[in-house]
Amino acid sequence: MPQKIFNTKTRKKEILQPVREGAVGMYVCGITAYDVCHIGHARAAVVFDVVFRHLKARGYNVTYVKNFTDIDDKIIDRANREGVGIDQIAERYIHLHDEDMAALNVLTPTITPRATGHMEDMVALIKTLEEKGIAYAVDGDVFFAVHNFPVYGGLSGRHLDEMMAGARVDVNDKKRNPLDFVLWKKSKEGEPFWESPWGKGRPGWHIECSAMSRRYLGDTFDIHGGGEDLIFPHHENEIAQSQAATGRPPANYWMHNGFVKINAEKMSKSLGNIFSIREIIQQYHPEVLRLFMLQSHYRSPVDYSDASLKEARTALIRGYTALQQMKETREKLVSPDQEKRPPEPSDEMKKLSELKDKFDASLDDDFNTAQALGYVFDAARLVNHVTTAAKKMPASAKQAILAAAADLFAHFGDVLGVFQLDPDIFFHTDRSLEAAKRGLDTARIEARIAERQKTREEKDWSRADDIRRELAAEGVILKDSAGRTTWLID
RNA sequence: GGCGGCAUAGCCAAGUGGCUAAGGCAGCGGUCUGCAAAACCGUUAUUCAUGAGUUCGAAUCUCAUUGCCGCCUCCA
Repeated sequence: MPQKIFNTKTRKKEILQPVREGAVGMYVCGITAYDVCHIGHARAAVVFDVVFRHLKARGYNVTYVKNFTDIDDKIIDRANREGVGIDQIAERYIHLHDEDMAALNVLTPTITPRATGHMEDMVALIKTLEEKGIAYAVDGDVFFAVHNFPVYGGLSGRHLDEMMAGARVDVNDKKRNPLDFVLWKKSKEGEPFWESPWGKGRPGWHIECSAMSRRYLGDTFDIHGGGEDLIFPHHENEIAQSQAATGRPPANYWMHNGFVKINAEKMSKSLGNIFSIREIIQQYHPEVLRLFMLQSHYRSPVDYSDASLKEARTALIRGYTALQQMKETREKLVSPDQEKRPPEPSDEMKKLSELKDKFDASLDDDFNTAQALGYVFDAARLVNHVTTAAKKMPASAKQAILAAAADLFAHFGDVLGVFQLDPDIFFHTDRSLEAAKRGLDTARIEARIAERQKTREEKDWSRADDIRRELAAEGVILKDSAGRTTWLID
């Protein structure tokens, strides 16, 4: 099945036809390094991480470029407030970003360029635009003249005359037209600057992406992505700059992820409802956040709330419970010669193979992770059925099915970036986080469980039940199985 | 004002012209269990905001109505 992508430019799903057969060039707008990453950044990162992973799994040679904006007014402000250089601010928040991404199991893109490392490319691009008469310099600033680029507005579906009518009064009287945007900004006294043909200054916001995507992916590449808020003006302006300079559209497919809302409200600084990735992963395992994102289609808005994360946690526990059962059952069944034998055909084997195909097909269809997860949970049910319910099934058949299921879950994990941990490690982390939230001492709980284990061996059920009730009052749920007791909070 | 999006069970959420409307959470009945928990089996929307239309056939297409939301200024 061919890969389909919803293209913002045409507002339709289209079949991916890469510029170069078998390869995909993808550019995604990254962060401006002036603050810690919030869950909106997490969503964009996770969405395009899955795009990257799935295309790779489908055999494409993917070059994924995600930039860091390390020169910007907000960075300068912060540096001034703290009395440090902009490079220190950028370095700090890029480092924290990398930590957050690693926690979320987001793969590092192929190339992660920084704006300040590409000044010459930007200056050259602006010069080209100036030479072509599309950009004009005024007293150290350089502007892009939107009227000289006839298809301006093509991505966002806006028309120049309509925008003119609604344009807000611009205080910058250097511009010939209020919609013209800055390519190069003259630096004020004390601000960081780079030398240029127009004097000391710094690049405008949009030009870095035009310069860096072209440097690493060429004049026209395949996929350009980012949050939906970037459609206008950022991506519109990027297209204008690139296409005016090279004569070719920079990207063939434009992908935009939807917003994260907080309790049905827009996340914004003024509402004070911004959640950082690092504060959330102190509350929940990072995979909870990841699963939460993937349960909705990437273009729909998602509504973040504690209740929705709790639900995602419960779903994640369901998956890991199946994986843990699978692991334990396989350990018990272990017989190397059996593993080597070709698996006998069975309904379950057939079902697993179908689930893999359906899973992959869901992602082929515009990266429908929500639908794909449905098949993951179908697979979990099948695993649970084999490990705990199918008492009459011969061990050899179970072994073959579980080996195939383990391979399938490895594939799911590779593509979605969840369910890749050892279940025991996942549950350990989950328990620690939940215990910390409630101020519970895990060592004390473990000790009480050990005491209870003795009473169980003595078949003193009433004392065993007393301890269970005592722990249950704190939210600790015990699961007795042959030989050992595991536990979970909530 | 301009542009765009969304409305599917108690909740979250796929499905966008034709098999029984995925999956998760919650609920109910049963199996398993010393009892539980988990798991499994079964069950929970004759129906997809409302009204009209197109079609042999629509949750899916068209029009209208209602409600919610985003962008148009920095923003993932």
